[in-house]
Amino acid sequence: MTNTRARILEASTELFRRQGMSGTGLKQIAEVAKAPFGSIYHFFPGGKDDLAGETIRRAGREYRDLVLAFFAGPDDLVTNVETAFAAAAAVLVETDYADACPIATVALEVASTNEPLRQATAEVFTDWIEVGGRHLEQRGVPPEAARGLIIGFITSLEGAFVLARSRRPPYRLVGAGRAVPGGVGVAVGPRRRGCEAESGL
Amino acid sequence: MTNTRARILEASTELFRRQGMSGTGLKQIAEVAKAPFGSIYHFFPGGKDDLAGETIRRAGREYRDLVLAFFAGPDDLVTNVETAFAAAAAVLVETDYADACPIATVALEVASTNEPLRQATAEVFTDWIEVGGRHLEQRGVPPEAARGLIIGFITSLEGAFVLARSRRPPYRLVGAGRAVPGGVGVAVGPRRRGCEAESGL
DNA sequence: GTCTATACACGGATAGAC
DNA sequence: GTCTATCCGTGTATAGAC
Repeated sequence: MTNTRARILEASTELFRRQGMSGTGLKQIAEVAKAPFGSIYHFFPGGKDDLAGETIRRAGREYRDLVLAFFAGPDDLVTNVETAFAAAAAVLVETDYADACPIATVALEVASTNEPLRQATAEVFTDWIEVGGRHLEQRGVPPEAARGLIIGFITSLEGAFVLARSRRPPYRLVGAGRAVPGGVGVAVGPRRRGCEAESGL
Repeated sequence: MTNTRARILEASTELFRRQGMSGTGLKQIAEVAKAPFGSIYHFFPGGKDDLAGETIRRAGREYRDLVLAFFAGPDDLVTNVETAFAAAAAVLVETDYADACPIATVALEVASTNEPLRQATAEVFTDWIEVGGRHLEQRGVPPEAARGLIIGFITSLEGAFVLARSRRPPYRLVGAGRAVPGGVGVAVGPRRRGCEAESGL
């Protein structure tokens, strides 16, 4: 039997990702986590906001490692970026367009309503930019370009998730990755063209 | 005194945009709209979902017209796109990073939880793509390219909104527009470079 | 059509037995 | 540390006076 605290965080992560924070009740989290309701307040004395802060930070780290792992792939950078988008698209399809960015919905919900949690989401995005930028620099991209590219990558991914979760099949997620490898191509080497039509996603 | 129904829709639009749908109560909507609570059910017999559907469709049309108006500006397309991003950034700053896309938060909230409303958001995004694509075609962009460009434009805008509302000042919204006019430049004429540093936003 | 009062469920939070 | 019972506010929805 895994840790109760861990199960609670897994449940809140999954539910926040799919339903948002205000759309998810603590009772539902306890139910999904197969944990007694009181355990939530035992492990997260600050209540829902406490749990949400931890959820945002933990999910943010995990998703960063998951996505940035593609940047260390054996292929060239442009291919790596395309692979990352294709992988995100595959998860999306497998989960019926539910599992996209784990913090995006919450980030929009709290941006103007809950300052501590807004900061938590901001720290996650900033972390992605810093760590991702370092990855790109290690691949030979100049620092200033690396920062612009990783921001463009995250921007495209988040925007594509919004459209894809709403529109589903008509929208092709990989198409959104096109602008990013285009930019990578400019910074790193010759641009590859015609890479947007293949890939079933 | 304006129409009660109209005031209710204005209130729901503004509140959904800032807090999302599940974070907004009908009582709060009535309060902001300065309308009696019962009027909501008078004008929207289907309750919250009914009101939300109307809100999504109406806000979607208005925002489309607002944004696409920039595509008809007197300058070249690249400049027009940059101006659109700059205008969106200005509104964001003026409203303390609250007023971004009016349907994005709701779209993520309902994507996996409310199929009729998910479809309403999907229809809005599809409408933006179709109408926006036609605008670009009128400016001389070939049909296939126009579709890719307008999707890229919306994707970048939505992604930039997520990052900007969360991170605030550190993030420069106009930077996100770079990839889009880059693509426009490829499709339409010579690329302009070095356009990402100016503009205070 | 306008507005108030209220029903009923569910939200977050807490107390306290075990 | 686990689990149940319960408090109280708020949420959606409805009834019905005016």
